[in-house]
Amino acid sequence: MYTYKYPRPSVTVDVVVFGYDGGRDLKLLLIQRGGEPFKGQWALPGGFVDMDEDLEASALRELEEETGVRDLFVEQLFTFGAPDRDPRGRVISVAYFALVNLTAHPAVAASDAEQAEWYPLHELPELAFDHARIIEMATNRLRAKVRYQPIGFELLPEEFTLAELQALYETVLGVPEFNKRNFRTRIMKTGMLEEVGRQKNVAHRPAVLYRFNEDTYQQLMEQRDSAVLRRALDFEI
Amino acid sequence: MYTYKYPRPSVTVDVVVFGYDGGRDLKLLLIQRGGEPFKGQWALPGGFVDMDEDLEASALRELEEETGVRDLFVEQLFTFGAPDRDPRGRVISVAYFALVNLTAHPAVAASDAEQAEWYPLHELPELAFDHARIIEMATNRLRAKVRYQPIGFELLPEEFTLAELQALYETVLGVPEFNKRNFRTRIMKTGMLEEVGRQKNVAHRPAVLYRFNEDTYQQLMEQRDSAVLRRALDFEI
DNA sequence: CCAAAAGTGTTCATATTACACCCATGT
DNA sequence: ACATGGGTGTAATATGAACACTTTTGG
Repeated sequence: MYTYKYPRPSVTVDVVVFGYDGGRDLKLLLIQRGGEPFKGQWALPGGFVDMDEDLEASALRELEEETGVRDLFVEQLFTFGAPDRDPRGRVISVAYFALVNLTAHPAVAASDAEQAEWYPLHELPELAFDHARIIEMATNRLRAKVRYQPIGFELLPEEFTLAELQALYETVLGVPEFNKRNFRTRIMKTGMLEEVGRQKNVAHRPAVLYRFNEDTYQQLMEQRDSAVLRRALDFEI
Repeated sequence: MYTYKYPRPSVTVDVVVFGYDGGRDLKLLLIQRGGEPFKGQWALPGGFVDMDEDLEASALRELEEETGVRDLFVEQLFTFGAPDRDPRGRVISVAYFALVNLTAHPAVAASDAEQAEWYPLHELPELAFDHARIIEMATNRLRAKVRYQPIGFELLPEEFTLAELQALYETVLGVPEFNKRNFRTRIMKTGMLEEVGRQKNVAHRPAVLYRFNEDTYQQLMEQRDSAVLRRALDFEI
């Protein structure tokens, strides 16, 4: 038992993990709750923060414990603290935002009584707590982010074609299709792509395979102010 | 006394308030701590979250209690939770980011033993806790924000000239001076400015005074995706 | 009529858009 | 040889940077 002079809230972390597998929809990693409240309902992976643990570490730990997913890009999203957001009492949740290439992280090892599953972003089940709101905010963040930071590195496999990269952008932004010629010109101008080979055994002209040049990529990520980058990613919608 | 089955962290809010008075530097609102730890040192206004109080409400309450400043634009910045960031034990702090027109909020009513003061952003004193880091992050946010959202509404007086608006942008971005002609063209293209009169009694051609058209402004703020806006504010540096 | 700051016209270079076309492969 | 994507060339238009100029006020 722990005793304090003033009342204290509980603090949890929740993680919104976006996965991409090349399709026309992003996927979201959800778990089915094994205990009350909201037992049996779907929710974001997450849990209580340990007392000697950094917040981000806590998010990564809970994610791995509940879903087996690890080694991925995360950043803090927002802290949700409405007094009535959890029926158990005052619970403040620090939400994280994560991106992962689904084909490289397909296995979803559920812990305990909980199930974990990838849901298409446009076919989500009813969600526990205020998790629908958290997901909404994460989706907005993703769409805003995609305009000033190249996100492909996290969502695509090592090697990919320009058509795949374009499909990713179209999927994230939810737009029909933009001009191939112009997409290519803009992306190539950033210098972040490196040619690594060609497709094999396809019934058409084989596409050039690219990988992200990590150095250039990191540089571009740091200097968000880079005009090159903004101009390259700032697609009309 | 309050007793819990598991240990819980304390949760605080801290507010980074940027003020602008037309000068060549932004100002930051700081308080001098009246109690331990860091007694006598300067810190961000803030304090413990009440159990039945929303986080943002808590930030606004603490700000007003400690500095008298109220009625201002705030948004959540980041949550700081390193286990050792506070010598009193585990304290997680939700930081807020605020903008205010200094000439309209000059009075700084200090509560209790605490002093409150506006410091030029480039002449800050030594700060308590990890507040220097919080301020650094807030400054980065401001500079990023200014590129996709018009921030003048919060920082300038009701009526202002284009030269004043330009000086604000130059101050926030910390650049020497950009081309007057082009600045004007870009800003006017957004349609968010409304002519309201002219300067009086100046020893030169009187400048047109503008105010923000609230409707257009709100619309632009919502649709951050607006190409008009991005192009208008995306200044080269 | 001068100083000071406001405000405008215009040129030139570059970027963006849009559309049509050619290319390489497996069957 | 043809279907299927992959991958260019390029003209018309829009945008942006730069610079010099005109305007309006008070003293």
